[in-house]
Amino acid sequence: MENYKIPKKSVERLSIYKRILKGIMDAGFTTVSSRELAERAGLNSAQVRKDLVYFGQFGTPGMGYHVSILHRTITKIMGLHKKIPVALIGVGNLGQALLSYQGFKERGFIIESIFDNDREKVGKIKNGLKIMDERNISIEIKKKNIRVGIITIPSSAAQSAANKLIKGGIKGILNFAPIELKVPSRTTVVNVALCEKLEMLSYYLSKRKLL
Amino acid sequence: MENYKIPKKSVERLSIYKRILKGIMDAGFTTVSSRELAERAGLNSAQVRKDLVYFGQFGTPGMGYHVSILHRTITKIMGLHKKIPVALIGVGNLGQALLSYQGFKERGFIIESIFDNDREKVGKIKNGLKIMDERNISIEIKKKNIRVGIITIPSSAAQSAANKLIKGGIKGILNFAPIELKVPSRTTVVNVALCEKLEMLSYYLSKRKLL
DNA sequence: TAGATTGTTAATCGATTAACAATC
DNA sequence: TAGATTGTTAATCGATTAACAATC
Repeated sequence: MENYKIPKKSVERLSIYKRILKGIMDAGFTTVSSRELAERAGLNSAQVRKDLVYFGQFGTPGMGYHVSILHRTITKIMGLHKKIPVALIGVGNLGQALLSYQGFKERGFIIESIFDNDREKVGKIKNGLKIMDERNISIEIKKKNIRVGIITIPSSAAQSAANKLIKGGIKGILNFAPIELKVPSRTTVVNVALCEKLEMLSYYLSKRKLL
Repeated sequence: MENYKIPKKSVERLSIYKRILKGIMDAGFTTVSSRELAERAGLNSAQVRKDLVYFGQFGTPGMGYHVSILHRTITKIMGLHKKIPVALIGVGNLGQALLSYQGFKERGFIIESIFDNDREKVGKIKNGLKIMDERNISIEIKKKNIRVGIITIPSSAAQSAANKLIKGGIKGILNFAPIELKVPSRTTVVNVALCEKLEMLSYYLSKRKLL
C-alpha cells in the first residue's frame, strides 16, 4: 500500500487492466491469471503482478485474481466510484465534443459549468448549460465547488484560463492545449497531446516511405 | 542517421522540440543551446543532445543549434512538410471536432473522405464533405489513394472499421477508440487514450484526497 | 497430494545523466 | 586565445523480466 513511489506507468496501466477486466467480467468469467491479463494487455505477466502489488495483494496463489473484485478495487483506487463535477473551458468544436462524450459521463465526470471568451457564444445554451464568460471562472467554480477543469481553448489563451481556474481553487486540469501550463505544485495537470500523436504517426509513416 | 533503434520517447520529444523551436524562432532568436531547449522542455541537456543526434548532427560546438534550420529539419524528418490525405471514420461529436480541428490542417493532414454507419447521417454534408457509408471505406480510400485513417467510433465498431481500412490499403491509423486494434505489422496504429488520461487525473486527485 | 499461480527477489535491459575531449 | 557548447563515453538510475519459494 506504499504510495509514494508508484511509477506513473503502473498507474497508466491500471486503467488498461480495468478495461480488460470489464471485458472478462462481461464474458462471464470469475477469475483471471496474471498471464491472461498480460496477454490481453500485450505485457509480461511479472509486470502485471508487480503493477498490482503496488496497490495491494489482490491475488490468490494457484487461482489468480477475482475478476469483479479486482475491477471494483481498481475503480475505487482510481477514485472512479463517485461523481466528479467538472468545468469546461472552451466551447469550440473539441469542447462541444467533450460535452457529449460518453466516456466522461461513464467515469463519473459531470460537466457542470462551461465557459468561453467569445462574446457571440456567451449566454447561449449547450447541452442544457449556459455558456458563461471566461472572466467569471474563479467566482463560478468557487461557488459550485468544482475541483476539476478541462481546457480546450487555443494555447495562447490556455495559461490565462488556467490561472483563473487556480484562483478559483481548482485541483486538477485536463489540458488539451499543446503547452506546458505553469501551475502551483498543489494542482495536478494531465496533458492530452493530440498534436504529438498525430506527428508521431506522420513520422512512422514517413520513415517507412509510406506518405 | 541510424533509424532502426531510435527510442519511441525520442520521437515523441522531437515533436516537443519542434514546438519550442517554433516559439524561439517567432521570438526572433537565431541560435539555441541544448541547455535552453532542455530548460523549456523540462529535460536534461544531455538528453536533448542525445535525442537530436539520433537524427543527425545539427549543432555547432560553442554555438548551439540554428533555430530555423533545426525546426525545418525536424519538420522534414517527421514528414510534416507535405500534405497527407486522410479518411475520417465516425462523424459523431469527436469526429466533427476533428473535422474542423486546426491542428490537423496546420500539420498538413487533410481530411478528404468521411464515413459513418448511421443511416441518418449518410448522405449529409459536413465541412463540404459528403458523409459516406462505412461499407464503402475500402473502395473509396483505394480510389482516392488515402493512406491515413482516423477512427472516432465506439470500441464495438472500431475493429470492423479498421479491417475495412486495411482492406483498402491504409498505412496508418490514429485510433481514438479505447481498444487495442489488431492490424498487420505493415500498418501503424497510434492510440489516443482519452479515457486513460481522464482516469489518471482522477487517480492523482483521489490519492491526495481532493475529490 | 499435484498443479497452478501468486508475490518477490535477483538479473537484465534500457534510458537518463554526468563528465569531458573535441571544436567552434 | 578563452569561453562556450557540442557529440559521445561511462556511470547511474529505474523499469522490465526471469526465476522461484510460498501457498492455494
